[in-house]
Amino acid sequence: MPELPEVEVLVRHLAPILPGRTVEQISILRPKVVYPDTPQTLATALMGQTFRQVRRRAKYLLFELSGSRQSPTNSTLLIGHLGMTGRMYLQPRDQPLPKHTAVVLHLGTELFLYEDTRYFGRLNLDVGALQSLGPEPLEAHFTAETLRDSLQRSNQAIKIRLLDQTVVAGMGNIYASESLFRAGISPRRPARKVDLAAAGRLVIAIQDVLQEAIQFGSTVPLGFAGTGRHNGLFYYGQAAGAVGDYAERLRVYDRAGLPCVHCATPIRRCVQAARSTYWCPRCQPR
DNA sequence: ATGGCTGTTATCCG
DNA sequence: CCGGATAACAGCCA
Repeated sequence: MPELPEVEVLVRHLAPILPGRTVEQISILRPKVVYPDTPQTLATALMGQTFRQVRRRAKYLLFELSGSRQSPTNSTLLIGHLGMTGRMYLQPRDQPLPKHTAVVLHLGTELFLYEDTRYFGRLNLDVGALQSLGPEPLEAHFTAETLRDSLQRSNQAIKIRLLDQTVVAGMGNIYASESLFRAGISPRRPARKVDLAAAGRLVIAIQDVLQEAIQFGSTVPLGFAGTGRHNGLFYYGQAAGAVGDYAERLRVYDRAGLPCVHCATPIRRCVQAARSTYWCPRCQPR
């Protein structure tokens, strides 16, 4: 479920309920998800530690834990990434574990579960991945100038550049197409041809798209039941009580051949860097 | 039923 | 250095 908005919604869900809980036992069912840590080092680092804070950076979840006396010298940063299909949530201790459970943190009467059908995600202590992240798109330092500067020396298509986490931290495949549509920029335009004015429109479009997705996600009850495209929580969710259909909020993504919501021209699909891109050839000229 | 597709990213190769 | 291809894995869909 993971682009920046989905991670943000999850962080907001966990931030009020995780702090204060203490790790009493750890089960690592899929060792690859803790790489480059080993199950032993991760277990040793977390055992007896208490959750203090939950934050987000790009698509990463940051869990701060510390010993019972909350001394800063005794603190641990646990880092999570959901990959393509990861989920993290609390469940009662006596309920059966889902099929693709990767890690379980035992927290008294509840379990903190990391479940991931494709096992592309991570839960570990490796801060290395955070080092090369670019600007947070929803913060003030993400401006037309900074975006243009990071695009200026590349011949690559703008859509591909947007997926680079050093350019926009947290951007993903769906919202890259959506942002370009709202900014009226073709995904195939060479990055170096995005001038300051276009970069400015793109900054606004990115912020609007991400904020709206966060807002919508906040209205969806976090029920985590079901799998697949039509039951998944965030992308195509029709979760009980959800306000509206998520797919309706996407103006171009997965809409190949359907009429553009602005001009009725059929939406096109192409493949860039092995990822699907969707755009309106009329509203998004090169 | 087989092949193509999927929200991510690390790594390899030219 | 840059950019494209591939791999990691499981499931859904035509």
